[in-house]
Amino acid sequence: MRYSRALIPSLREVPKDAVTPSHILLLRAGYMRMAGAGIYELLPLGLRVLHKIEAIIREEMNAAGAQELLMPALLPAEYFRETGRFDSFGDALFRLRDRRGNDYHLGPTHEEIITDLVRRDVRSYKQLPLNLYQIQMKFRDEPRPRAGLLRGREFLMKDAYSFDVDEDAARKSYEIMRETYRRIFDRIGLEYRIVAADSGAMGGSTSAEFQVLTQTGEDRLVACEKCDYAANVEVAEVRAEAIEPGSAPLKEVETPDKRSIEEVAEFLGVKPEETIKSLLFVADGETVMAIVRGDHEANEIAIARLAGANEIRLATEDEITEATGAPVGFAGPVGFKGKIFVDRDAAAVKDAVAGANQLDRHVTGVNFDRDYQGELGSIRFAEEGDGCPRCEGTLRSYRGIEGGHIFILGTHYSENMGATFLDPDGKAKPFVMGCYGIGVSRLLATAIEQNHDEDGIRWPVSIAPFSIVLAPIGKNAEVLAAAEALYEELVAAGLEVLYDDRDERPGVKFKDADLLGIPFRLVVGGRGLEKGVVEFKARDSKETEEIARDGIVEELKRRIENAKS
RNA sequence: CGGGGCGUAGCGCAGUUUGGUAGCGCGCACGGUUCGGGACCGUGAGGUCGGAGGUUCGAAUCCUCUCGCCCCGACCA
Repeated sequence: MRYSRALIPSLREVPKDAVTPSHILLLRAGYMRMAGAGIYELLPLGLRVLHKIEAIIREEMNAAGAQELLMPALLPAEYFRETGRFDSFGDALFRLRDRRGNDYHLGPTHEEIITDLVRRDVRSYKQLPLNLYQIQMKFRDEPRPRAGLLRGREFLMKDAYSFDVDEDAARKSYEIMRETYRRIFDRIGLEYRIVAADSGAMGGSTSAEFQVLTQTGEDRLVACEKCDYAANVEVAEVRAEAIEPGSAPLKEVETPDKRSIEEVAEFLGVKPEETIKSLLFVADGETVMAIVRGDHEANEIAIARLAGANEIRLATEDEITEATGAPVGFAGPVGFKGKIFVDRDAAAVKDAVAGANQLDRHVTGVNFDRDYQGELGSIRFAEEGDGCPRCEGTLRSYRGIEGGHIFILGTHYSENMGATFLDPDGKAKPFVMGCYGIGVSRLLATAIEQNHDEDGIRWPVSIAPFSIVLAPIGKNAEVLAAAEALYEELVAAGLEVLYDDRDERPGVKFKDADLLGIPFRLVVGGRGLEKGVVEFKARDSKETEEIARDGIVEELKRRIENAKS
């Protein structure tokens, strides 16, 4: 591609509305433009990268035996009505109506549509397993689109759906997808962790997120330094400490107007981790107490799970007073009448300090089992420095962006929609399904989050829009002719070259080359020409080197291949 | 949805407090000098000041309503 003919509207200044690195750089380097909140136009450069990512995904999905198809983006409401999601999806659904007054919506995901297709056209166990996927725009009216392509209202997604005869077979399909995803993320060149996550309302016991590690991610993760354990903090387990009773007697103490853990700990001269925090929640209408160690953060989702509750929220001040007989800040488990859920690490605190359920009073010498009882569980967020639940290692915390999510759906959709096949005995059975998503446009931005510096983007070679940027320096006719000839030769050899034939000063060309993030730069100049060499520089290196003009094509191909692995 | 911020030329901004009919830098076009890390000089094109209504002799500026965008939070198969 000749730069002089390309639409690459790079910006010298940072667009005001962009904050996140990928958002800033995609705009600045001329890869995309905004059309509305969470809606973007991909320019030629951006589309080239997207196509690279898609190609890798297609190759690996096809190699795994999945078949590509294309479902509609505009969907009649009847499909989502069948499973109740036309209503339950709520405001996130873009709804519309046709001229006859029928309801439609734009597809935010396609479980129902694919399930309908399969129930109509797949009838026998002999046709299974089946894995169908598409790469298509998804539409979700996000409550808050943000960070450019990282969370848009329209985004490109690869979604695959597997259909199997039973749970075992479904698990095999799931494992194949897990390995396929590993290859895809490896080939794109992303640093990621496969983490356990909350399956959400979709149900299904087995699920894993492919979290790309970044500074700016929306998700908080912990991963073990030693083994490959990794999890979203929402569901992360930690190595529990042994519970041994302490020996101090239970004793009430005055704590005038000391309510927070910090205040109480300071006042009594103890560390926050020597106290226990008593929080009151309303779980499915019942007021319950949750106990975590003073320095820990309670995890509502985990508490709800332990309590077996569908809905949970913090209790109001009035509810706290009613349940404990004391104002906020003095709740404690000793003598509490309702249900108590206790985090294992809180139970392990010997001779702890806790609220006394009386104004301006706490109790010391509190020990689990001896002084209070409750259901034990893991109900706090994991933190940096916690012990790994699987090995002797220590957990470290990260921020991540969810690039992919795989899970076994079971028969939720097939049963609700009556999607069945006949087994060898002629019996109708529901398909056991799995679904597997990759945020394709999100990955484009994620790759930048992980690969950039103060000068611009640093694309992994595998998804760079061009692998080489070729720039002649000066106006010398011989130099221009030599660069032109080299360009033709490289293109003929199948290399993807951005030829900077613009009548610009060297500094401008270099700055743009860095900003666009092309992995390799070739500079043709008068001096090198006489010596029969061309200047070579990698985007991620400060050094330039000279490589011989003769045999340059093979040399470049070799370097590009090396950089991919 | 709650809190905060912002809409003035393609991009970044000043001008708004104290009304007087719009300006700077970059970019763009043309001419000239330059040419290895975003050159310099000159000339020029380009703006319904987000929109509607109101106050006023006069509104980018004051008032009312409204639309849009960004950030934090809530939410997020």
